[in-house]
Formats: sequence, structure tokens, C-alpha cells
Amino acid sequence: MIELSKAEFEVMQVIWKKHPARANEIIEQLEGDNDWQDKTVKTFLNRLVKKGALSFERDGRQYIYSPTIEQQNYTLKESKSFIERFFSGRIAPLVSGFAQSKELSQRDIDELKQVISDWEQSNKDK
Amino acid sequence: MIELSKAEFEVMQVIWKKHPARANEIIEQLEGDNDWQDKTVKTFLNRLVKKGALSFERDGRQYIYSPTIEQQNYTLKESKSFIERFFSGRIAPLVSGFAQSKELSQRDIDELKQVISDWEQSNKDK
DNA sequence: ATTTAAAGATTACATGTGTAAACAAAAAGT
DNA sequence: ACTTTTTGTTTACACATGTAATCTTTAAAT
Repeated sequence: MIELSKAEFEVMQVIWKKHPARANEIIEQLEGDNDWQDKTVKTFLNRLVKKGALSFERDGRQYIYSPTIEQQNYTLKESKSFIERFFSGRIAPLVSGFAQSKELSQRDIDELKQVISDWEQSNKDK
Repeated sequence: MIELSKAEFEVMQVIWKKHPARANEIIEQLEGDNDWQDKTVKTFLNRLVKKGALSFERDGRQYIYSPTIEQQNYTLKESKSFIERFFSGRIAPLVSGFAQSKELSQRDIDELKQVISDWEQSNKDK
């Protein structure tokens, strides 16, 4: 499985949001949070290509990048691995921890209820 | 904030589970999953002390380690940071992702309901 | 007392990561 | 045609991390 560093992941997020994308746009999108030099972002793009997370096509001397891995997929895998490492694979303790430290809003609760009811809906005919 | 690497975190988990603990016990507890040499574990213990995650007392020539940071605390912080990076701070999408990929069992759902009802209980007098 | 074993301290070394500058090639401006 | 700019490629470098081996000190065994 492809492993992304934090910085690489941030770059991927921009590309996942809108692709294909050329270096320019990516660098532009990344301005603000981190203040990376364009060279720095180029390095990450290179590494991502080497890791197989991005592919690219040429348009003259520019590259147009596309993700080769899906965000859904990657995110799910990382989530599973996180829950596994931190909570022995159980998700409730994570939510519970949030609840206890006042990290949950009414909105979160509503959303969670929705998820649960959806789940129950699709598992009705157990 | 103290940052732990994956390996260091595994060592901490053993110590959190039972402390104070001497190197021996820790090494023993870690046998199995990873098969680290005792020297490897010693390295991690050293680094953890340097990072300030562990303190120790001497007993003759042996060290007896104790955690200086709480598991609850560390875990919550890491969880928040994870949810922030992967889901813009919202927790429901994580749970939803699990649901969609069949990662949720009835037990998980029950536990989640419990968390929700606890939360509602303690937020009754809003 | 001398040798051996055990515990921790120090050193090692490859790979990953954050952060970029230097370099090369090609396009654009003059 | 020549210079400047832009785009990507290559190189750099310090610190983190996984993974130990070697060295030193001290306690245990004989």
C-alpha cells in the first residue's frame, strides 16, 4: 500500500478536490496554510509520482497531474489503521472520548444519528 | 506537544497498561507482534525518556519506567488531529465511511447509541 | 579475585520527511 | 538571435525513525 506523509497528503487533498491539475494550480491552492516555496511543492509532486500516487500527462513542458489512488479508499484505510492502533479496532471509544471532552456538538450528534439510522435501514433484512 | 512515532507509541501502550515497569517486563510484553530485539526496545525507551514521555527511577542498575503523559490525553489529541486532517474536524463522516464499507457491526451500533444517549443525558439541561 | 553475564549508554546506518536551492531545458520576450 | 523566465529535474541537508550492534559498567557466578 502507498504511504503518504502528512505533507504529501495535503498535496493530494488539493488534487483530489480538483483534477487533473497542473503544478501551478496546486501550488496556488496550497498557499496560505503552510507557506511552502513552489520548489517545495514540486518536490512533493515528484515524490508522489515516484510513490505511484499521482500520474501525469505532458502539455508542452507542463505536467498535468491526476491521482491514481482514490480518496475514499485511502481515507478509509488510514481510518481503519488509526482505529486499530488507538482503539483496538472499535470505533465507539473514539466517539466516546470526544463526547467526554466536550468535542461533540448537537450537529455531530444529529449526523451520527443519521448514520446509525441509515445503517439500520440497510441492515433491516438481517 | 510530545510526538510519538508508531513504534514508540506501541511501547507506551505497554507501559500505560501496567506501570511502573522495568525494561525486562516491557520487552517481554512486546514479544510477539513486532519481533524487536531487546536492544531495539531499549533504544525506544531511551528516546521516550529524551522526549519526556517517560520518567524512570533506578533500582540498582535497573531502571523502572513510568509514563509522564496520560494515555487519555495523548489519544484524544491524536484523535482530534486525525479527524481534523482527514475529515475537516467532523466525526460523523468517519463513522459513515466505516458504515458504508461494512466495517460496523451491530455491537458498534449499540455502543454508538449508548454514547449518544449518554451525551444527551448530560446535555439535557441545555 | 577473576570471569561472565546483564543493564543501560553510545554509536551506526539506511530510509523517510520537511524544506528548499541549483541546474537544465525550453518557451517567451525583446 | 540573445536574454530572461518558467517548468521540471537533480541535488542537498538536517532531523526523525526503524532497527540494531558495540561499548561500558556493574552485579553475579565460580
